[in-house]
Amino acid sequence: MEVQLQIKMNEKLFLRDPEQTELGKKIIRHSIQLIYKNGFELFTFKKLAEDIGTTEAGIYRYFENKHRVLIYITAWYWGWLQYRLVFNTNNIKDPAVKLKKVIQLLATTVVDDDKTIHINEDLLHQIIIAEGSKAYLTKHVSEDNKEQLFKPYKDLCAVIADIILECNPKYKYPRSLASTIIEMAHFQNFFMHNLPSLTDFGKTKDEMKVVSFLEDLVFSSIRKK
Amino acid sequence: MEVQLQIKMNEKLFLRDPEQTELGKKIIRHSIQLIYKNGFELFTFKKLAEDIGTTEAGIYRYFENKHRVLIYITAWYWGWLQYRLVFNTNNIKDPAVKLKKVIQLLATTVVDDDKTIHINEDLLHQIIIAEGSKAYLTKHVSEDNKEQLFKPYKDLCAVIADIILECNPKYKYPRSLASTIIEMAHFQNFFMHNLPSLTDFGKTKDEMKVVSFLEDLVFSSIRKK
DNA sequence: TTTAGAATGATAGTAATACTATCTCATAGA
DNA sequence: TCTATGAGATAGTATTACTATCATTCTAAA
Repeated sequence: MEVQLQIKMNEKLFLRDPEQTELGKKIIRHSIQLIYKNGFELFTFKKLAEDIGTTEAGIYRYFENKHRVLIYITAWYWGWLQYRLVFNTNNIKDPAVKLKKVIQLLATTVVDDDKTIHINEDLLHQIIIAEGSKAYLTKHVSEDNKEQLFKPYKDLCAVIADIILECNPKYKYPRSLASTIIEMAHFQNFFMHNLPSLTDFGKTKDEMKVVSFLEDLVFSSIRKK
Repeated sequence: MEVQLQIKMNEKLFLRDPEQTELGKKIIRHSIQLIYKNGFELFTFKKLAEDIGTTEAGIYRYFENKHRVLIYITAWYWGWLQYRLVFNTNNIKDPAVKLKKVIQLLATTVVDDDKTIHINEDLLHQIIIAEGSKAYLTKHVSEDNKEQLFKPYKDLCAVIADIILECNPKYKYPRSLASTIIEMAHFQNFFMHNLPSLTDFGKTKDEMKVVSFLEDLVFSSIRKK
């Protein structure tokens, strides 16, 4: 049986739903490839249109601007990650084991998921590491936030915070620790590869060490004192 | 006696040293104001020139592009922070007290320093919070890094890592913990004000709570086990 | 079978951005 | 007095970030 995974996206993210048409799916697929290749700053709708074989105007029918595309694909990623997280921790009783699974899912390389043909999760993971925070580091975060554009990120954070509280109901900073885990899973990876002296993993560039660091950090903090 | 503070900057950051001329100092002062006001994306040399009362071409004599300006002011900030850190922990013997001072300096509001007339440290601090990571989150990090553009950040990280090791010489991740403290001091502040549900401080918006969170995180981790 | 409407393609145009080039002028130091 | 340096003024280009319009194709309902 063939299972197809669909992540339900906030309709305010787009002008026309890219999941509903061939062109729309191409826009997502090629956006991921182009942002991965050139970085978000050099990513333009002109280049994207040429890449796909359509016109700039065609892209603008789906997305207001390139920043919305970035929010779209990051939101998709957080939604997908939460699905994987719930799926993978489904029958785990021990919250500490769950939390370790969370850290591992966040901090290690993603394998392309066949259930989503038009999205390459591996490239997407790399984009989240290098460009993810640009989705919200803008002057218009608050307005974007009012439109619920960051809901998938916040939901994921809430899920992780709940697991933290399961481990220790008295821990005082579950949400901040959750957002710290998420951000550091990506930043330590970025630093390790690009600014290695900001980490202790520069020599080996081994993502399992990021996992170890995060586990040490998290479990030291939430251990009952 | 009047003391003037000068931070020595990497010469590769600029085409002409902005500290050496009146126009140069104006470029720095007004860049900080404009980036603070409009955000880095909407900051252009045209607007900057109009603000100062000079021409675009005049700005280009000092900086290759606006991204270099961002790296310049962030580098300046890290240099200044390290000076403050060393100054403020100068005669503290206990490394744990030192580390608390570090966290406080990183995570609390900056008061404008009279020793640097042309730089408003308070605005600069806000810029670091919202735009700081854009300095290195680019496709050309590695080349920029080879030119040592991020040295002040890395030096600061090394200083903090050393204090961590003073607290516990056996702690395995001093550099990663140091970069985590630096990044989270800023991200938790940003989240608290803009995406409050990612933190536990959304209600009060009290920076002292960020300090408490970071202290708890750090001292749990490095405590000898 | 016709037909409306939705999606796409093709083309054009504009304002702003991110630069580069050149020429002049003031002035400060040798 | 000469000369280098900093700065002002002006012009110009390629690219970016859009908006508008009109023609075409394809499909799903009447």
